Amino acid sequence: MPDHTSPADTEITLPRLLGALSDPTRLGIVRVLSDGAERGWGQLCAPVAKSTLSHHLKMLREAGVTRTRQEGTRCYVTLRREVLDARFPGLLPALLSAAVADHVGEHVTEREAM
Amino acid sequence: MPDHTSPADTEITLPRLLGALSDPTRLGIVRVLSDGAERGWGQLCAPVAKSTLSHHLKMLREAGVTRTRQEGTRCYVTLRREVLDARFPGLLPALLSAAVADHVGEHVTEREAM
DNA sequence: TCTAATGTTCTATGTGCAACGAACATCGAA
DNA sequence: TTCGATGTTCGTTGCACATAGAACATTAGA
Repeated sequence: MPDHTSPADTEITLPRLLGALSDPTRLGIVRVLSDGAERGWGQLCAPVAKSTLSHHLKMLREAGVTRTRQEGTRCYVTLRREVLDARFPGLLPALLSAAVADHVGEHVTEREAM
Repeated sequence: MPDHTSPADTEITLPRLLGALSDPTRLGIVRVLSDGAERGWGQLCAPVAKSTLSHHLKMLREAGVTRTRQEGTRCYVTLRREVLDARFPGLLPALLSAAVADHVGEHVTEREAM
């Protein structure tokens, strides 16, 4: 039973957040999640080994960027938009716009759920 | 003759920028420089060894965050606000607000010039 | 109950970075 | 020219991370 706890809202620190988002693959994951909808682990399609993807999702979760929900053997990930917007107003939209404009994270795509 | 070249505007990448700003001391330096005015190297007062401060300024410079001008043996640093604002609209203001609200980088202060 | 699917964790490797002190290079001033 | 100030670079240390493969745990299904 893995510990999928996300930090409390006030425990999200700016340096940690920025560190989590300084990786292109993680920025790509955030881009996929940016519409607010939940995605299954398996829907996240990145050109890395699954152990590496698991690592990235852990980084994002522990930095407070995402929330992970477990259901059976499957995991579902969402962006913690409300929390991030409340704590760092304007930051996430600016980051997403910048990532899109700069083609950062485009190697992470979404696979259709089956 | 150290190479104080900053990257061309288009060579500034988002991941590198975020990596540069994921360190509290470097965020503090950016905060001090945030009014746009130039500061002398010696005016930047951070609780680290001078070799470490030099390292941080190099990171910021190579990520495209700052520009360093040399005059004799002295160096002067400025924030590249125009370039950053043009390339990543809204990002820098959001980051600065977040840093201020979160008390990140307050250990970096400004010493009076003599 | 056996099997396949789903993620996590473990182990290992290479890389990069924050930190320091010491040595160095450069330039201005005496 | 000698000295002091100013930063940079070098050598080192310790730690964190990106990456992969292999082993593992858990659960759904057959």
